[in-house]
Amino acid sequence: MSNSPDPTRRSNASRQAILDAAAELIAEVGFRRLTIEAIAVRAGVGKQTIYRWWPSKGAVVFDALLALQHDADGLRIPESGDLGVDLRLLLRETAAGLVDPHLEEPYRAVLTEIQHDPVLVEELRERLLGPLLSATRDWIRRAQDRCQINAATDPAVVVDVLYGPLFYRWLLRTGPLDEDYLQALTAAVLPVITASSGPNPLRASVEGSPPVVAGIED
Amino acid sequence: MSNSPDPTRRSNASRQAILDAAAELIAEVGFRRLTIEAIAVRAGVGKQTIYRWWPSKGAVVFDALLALQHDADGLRIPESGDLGVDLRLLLRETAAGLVDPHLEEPYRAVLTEIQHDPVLVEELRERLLGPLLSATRDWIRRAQDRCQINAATDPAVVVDVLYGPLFYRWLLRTGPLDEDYLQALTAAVLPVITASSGPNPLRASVEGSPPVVAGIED
DNA sequence: AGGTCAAGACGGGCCGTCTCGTCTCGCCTA
DNA sequence: TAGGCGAGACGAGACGGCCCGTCTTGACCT
Repeated sequence: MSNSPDPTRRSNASRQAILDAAAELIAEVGFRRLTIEAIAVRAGVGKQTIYRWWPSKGAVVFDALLALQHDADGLRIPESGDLGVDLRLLLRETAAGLVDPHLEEPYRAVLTEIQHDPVLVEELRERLLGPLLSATRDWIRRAQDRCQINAATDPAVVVDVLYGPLFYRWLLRTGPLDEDYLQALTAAVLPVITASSGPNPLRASVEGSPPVVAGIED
Repeated sequence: MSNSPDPTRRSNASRQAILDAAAELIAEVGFRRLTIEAIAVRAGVGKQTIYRWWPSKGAVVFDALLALQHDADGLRIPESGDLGVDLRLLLRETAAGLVDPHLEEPYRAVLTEIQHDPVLVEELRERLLGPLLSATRDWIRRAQDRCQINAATDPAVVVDVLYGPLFYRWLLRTGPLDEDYLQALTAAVLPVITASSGPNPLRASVEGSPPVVAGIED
């Protein structure tokens, strides 16, 4: 009847071996041909140990992805004060993650899986997207306070305008995310978000006015 | 050694039955649980007839999607001359397709599959994305000719800025594509597009900022 | 003693291929 | 013009194989 296992007795060695094996295998054969059985064998682990702690193959890969990118860095948003410079750095850093040889496949796998797996959606929302997006929104709000971004625009919408084009091109595979593109994109997006001409309204004047379209809550 | 079947002898009735069955089943059980066998049974068709004409489950769904949306409409881009009105209509029509009960699942399935299936990428590029994007680029060029969109920006980049935020929100499931959002997005994006309105003090401070083309502003 | 562990057996579902007999064509000959 | 012939697509479904997710066993570790 004990439906949920006891986390305090969990073998950390097995957990790490599973994540490592998953990361290796997805790089070797891709997500489609990745199997739980292969992960278990590679990790020297019983299948049950995987099924005990993860609800799906996608969840394993998601944890493997988190471990990988946590090794790499930890989400820092540049803030020099020069919006053009900061924006270019932000987009470049984001794009770098999307095309990183170790990260690209897991990223695609996770974004693929959330299209059909509501549980994973919530996982992604809380542990990856949430922190990232709320940090980005804070960054945007500070730029709005400096009157560098139109204060009348909902930060959540600005986020979409910033990241959207990048992910669109990457997911639909309509073109490369090279330096030229990032340059052109920065130049195109900058005026969109830049505070429009004339005096900018103080943030106080719009505080709480734009009903934020329900999204990820921070 | 005859590797490829003869298209002239293909049964159109079977083809249509397969596409219909695929469309029905994906709506009933989703793409993950959709099987070739089930499609064959529902369509009253031998499995071999499916494998003979389609290379993968994703390809079947892609054709079913094309049939569905061809029934619905045929990509018309509004062009009243008023950029704000046209833009809002374009975004609204695009969003309508993404949330249409009959189309959403197939759309997600196809965009999911292209992450792992190079053959389907090419198929999508040629038969869905290609026509759509080239039509959009033409629309953008005409607006640039009317000095309504900054002529210095690559139309392909403008496409990304227009469609990107929409797809980003839809694929990452960070919020609904409701009327409020489309309104806010249009308001945020329009300024780019519009070749710069009056003087913007910030723009001078940004190195490499886009050359401003004097435009017609409302 | 109770719970996790590695190892692997187990039934089941779907894969992609194949085999079978039928049906529809286009072609050849009388 | 009629009739026979071969090629190939067709419906149906058998087949081996892979992987699924569960279950069993005995060792190990608190």
